[in-house]
Amino acid sequence: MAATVLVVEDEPAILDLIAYNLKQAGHEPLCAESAEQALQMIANVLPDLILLDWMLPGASGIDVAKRLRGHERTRNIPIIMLSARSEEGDKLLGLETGADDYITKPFSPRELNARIKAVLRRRAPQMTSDEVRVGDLHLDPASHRVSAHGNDVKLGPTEFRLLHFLITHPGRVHSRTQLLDQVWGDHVFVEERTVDVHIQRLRKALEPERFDSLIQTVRGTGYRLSAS
Amino acid sequence: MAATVLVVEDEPAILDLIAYNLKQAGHEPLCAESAEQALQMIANVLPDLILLDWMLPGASGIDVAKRLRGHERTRNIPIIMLSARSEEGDKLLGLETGADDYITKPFSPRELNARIKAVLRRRAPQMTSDEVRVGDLHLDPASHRVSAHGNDVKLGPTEFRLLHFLITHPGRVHSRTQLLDQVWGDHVFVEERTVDVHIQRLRKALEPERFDSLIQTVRGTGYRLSAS
DNA sequence: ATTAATTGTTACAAGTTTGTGACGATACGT
DNA sequence: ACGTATCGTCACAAACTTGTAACAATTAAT
Repeated sequence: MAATVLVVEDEPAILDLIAYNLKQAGHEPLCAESAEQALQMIANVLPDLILLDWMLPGASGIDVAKRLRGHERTRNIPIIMLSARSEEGDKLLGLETGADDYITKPFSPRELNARIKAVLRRRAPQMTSDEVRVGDLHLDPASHRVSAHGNDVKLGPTEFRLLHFLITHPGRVHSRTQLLDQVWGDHVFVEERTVDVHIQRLRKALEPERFDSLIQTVRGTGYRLSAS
Repeated sequence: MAATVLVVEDEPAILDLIAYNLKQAGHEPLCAESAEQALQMIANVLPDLILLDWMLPGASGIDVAKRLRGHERTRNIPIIMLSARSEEGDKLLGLETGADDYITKPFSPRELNARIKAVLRRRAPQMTSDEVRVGDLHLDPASHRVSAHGNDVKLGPTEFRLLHFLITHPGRVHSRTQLLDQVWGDHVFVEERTVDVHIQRLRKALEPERFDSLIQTVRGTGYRLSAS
């Protein structure tokens, strides 16, 4: 849910305010005070979302949006347009250019956060909704349940995601780094040995159902879920 | 899909035409020829949707819209604006006031029906009028009542909608965000923890009837109504 | 106009989950 | 057999999640 958000706004006071709110909401704000500066920053870091002021000195917000939509690398970054009430006539133009949402100033921090959340949610990849199984072990992402031989298996969130990933990628060996990226997320920094602990917790949870040997360790490499 | 639609339009010819088309499409039309009349009708019957003419004698359509958005009871009723001229300035103003869609006259019955269907689908995700039940727990959207083992269960409006959504989507885990979108509405901005509180109020209300464990907590994910 | 309901928000306690270091066990090459 | 690298397991503190009560604000009803 934490995201890198680029804020493009020429008024420093508003910029600071927004940046502060973003931090409070657990996001990582990047600040730019002009279109040029924004484009330059995007060249280096790809943000998850862009808050784009409509009125900017020099190139306007819509120019930036057009530019971003024109390049493959930046085409899919969600954009939320910021606009003063007097500029309402441009709303349609903004949405047509490819803005994902639109907020008129002044806006409350709560509204901003809600819209950010909504936009990110819309873009977020959905967890596959299909039930998966290995032998008599069922895992259903929709109901968030794991059952073996009819009995429910109680798993913590991380163990659930771990098992889900392993089941959907059976037979392949996954290094601890790969597992951290896939199950924890690329941006999370934890020790690699943490994977071992969760693998063990997963095994222990599956043990009563005789599924503890499902996950095999490949010495010096990582872990693998035995295909079948 | 059948809905009660309030049509506010000062020209009797157009009003009749729209009403006829609505009936043909299986809806229940209510007719008003002025803003005042419309508000009076809404005081008695809550329509599922309002078709609101832009130009009205006396108070205009936008006044009605503003008025409706100002009251809790009517805040969530979808509004489709009707306008004689395709003037973009008005269009923006209309959408800004909270209209859900906008049609310029003249329009074909097919276009009108399509927009009505779209708006209803968007706004009222699953509020069908069919009675639903889980075990011996009955919920009737039409009479807005819940009963268990023959006894009435008293629920507030929000708890009712929440239970209704859960019952119509059993077995699946719903994140707080999803519940806010589905039960509160996409456009409502409230804290996620609010969901917890209402879940708890719902459980407490169901407790006397031994249905309190119906709703399960899925730690780190959301809530789920146990299927059966 | 008062009263009662309903709703959103916050604070706090209780319970879970998670990351990490420690330490023993195990596998592997020599 | 020996030493070393790697892994399994445990305990524990910190962080997070959730249930619950209390409170304020709003809305409906009398």
